[in-house]
Amino acid sequence: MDGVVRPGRRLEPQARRDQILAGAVAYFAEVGLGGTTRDLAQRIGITQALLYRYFASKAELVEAVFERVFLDRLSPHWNAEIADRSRPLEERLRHFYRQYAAAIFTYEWMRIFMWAGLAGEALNQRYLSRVGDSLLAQLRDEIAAAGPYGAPDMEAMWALHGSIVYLGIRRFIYQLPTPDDVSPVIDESVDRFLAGIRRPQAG
Amino acid sequence: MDGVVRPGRRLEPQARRDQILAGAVAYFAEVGLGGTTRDLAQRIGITQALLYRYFASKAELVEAVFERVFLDRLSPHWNAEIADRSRPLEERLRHFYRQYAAAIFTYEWMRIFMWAGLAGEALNQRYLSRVGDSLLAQLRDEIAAAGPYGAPDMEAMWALHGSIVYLGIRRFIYQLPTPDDVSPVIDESVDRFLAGIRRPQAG
DNA sequence: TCGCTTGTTGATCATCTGATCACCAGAAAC
DNA sequence: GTTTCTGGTGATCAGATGATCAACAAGCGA
Repeated sequence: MDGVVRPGRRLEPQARRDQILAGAVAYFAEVGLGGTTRDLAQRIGITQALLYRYFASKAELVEAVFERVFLDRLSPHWNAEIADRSRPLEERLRHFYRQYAAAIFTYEWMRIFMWAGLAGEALNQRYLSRVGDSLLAQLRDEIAAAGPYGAPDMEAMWALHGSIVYLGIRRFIYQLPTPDDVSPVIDESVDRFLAGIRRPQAG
Repeated sequence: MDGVVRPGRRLEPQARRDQILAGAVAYFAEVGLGGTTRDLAQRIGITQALLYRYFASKAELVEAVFERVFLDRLSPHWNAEIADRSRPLEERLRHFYRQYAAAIFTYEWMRIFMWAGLAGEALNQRYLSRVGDSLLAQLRDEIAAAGPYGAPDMEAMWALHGSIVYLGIRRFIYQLPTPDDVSPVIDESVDRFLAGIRRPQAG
């Protein structure tokens, strides 16, 4: 029992702030950004007033939640790994999407991202623009350069992306049963995609 | 100007109820089910109290919104069309997903479905279970029976489904730019999927 | 043990929100 | 024009919610 402390227990400001933020991420992921400060405080095991010693307003707390959830979600290594032509394209694609899924297939990320998207948060659009302009565009270029495949357009890349992300949506948003291990499913989606754009073996 | 009436204007109960329901669908799609009855009433151009002449509570209004949005979204004809083996499989698949997209790619449906999903509504799960158990399973069987394709498992079918639905998610949830005409994009996703599971031409 | 610092609390405020009700007024019937 | 029915309104209530603040007490230093 780590997060549970008896009432009145004094914590170092940094520790308390972290505790609140972690609790807020879990709470808002579950009930949405419209969740109340009282419910959140009760779940953490502190009084509602204490929240306001560490965050000036609920909006600021939500902002901190976004920052923690969105920050460093896209690994800077991915671009280099995608472009590493010493490895077969198929392996790079599979590897990327296994990594990507490992990064975003969490209850907190998936749901807060979706809540924020519905709320019209600009962060979502910026994040997805980066996914498209940087990662997917690069994947497309690597596929085109690999030889045996016809050059896919961006909509094809988004379709591949969607086929994989939708697995996380089914699991964490709609809470439907999905395979415990997503790796083979992801590999098969990637393989099917590549097979689907393979050039006919003429000449 | 149809929906705009001057204050105090009397409407037939059915017309007023329809007006409120239509307004509620549009309003809740935009701001979520947590939207207030006052804002909704103001948008419709009536007083908040009037809502309660037609709906006993906000929960009942939301229920009516669900009913209107969810009802008859899955056409009963689709199953027969999918199974109509007098037409080529490829054409049936393309046709189905063009129809399906036409049915669900609306601002109201996409967003209310997602709000409801995040809120844990059982309707979503029932709807998606039907999509999987009835439509996707049948599509899978038809593909397997068609001959030139390897039998896809249900995860493969969900991947195809996701690759197409994600287009609507990008447009209506994240409000990112997407092609105006989705038909060619859908056709290409279907074609790519089938090409991806085509048996090697041996013997 | 005492005193000080400051993390924490309970009470409270203003506002928002769902819901109710007495009363008003549009329009059809005569 | 008058009456009658009922759709519509403004006022209001109770509870919820974000935010504030004076007072309390945990824990450290002397």
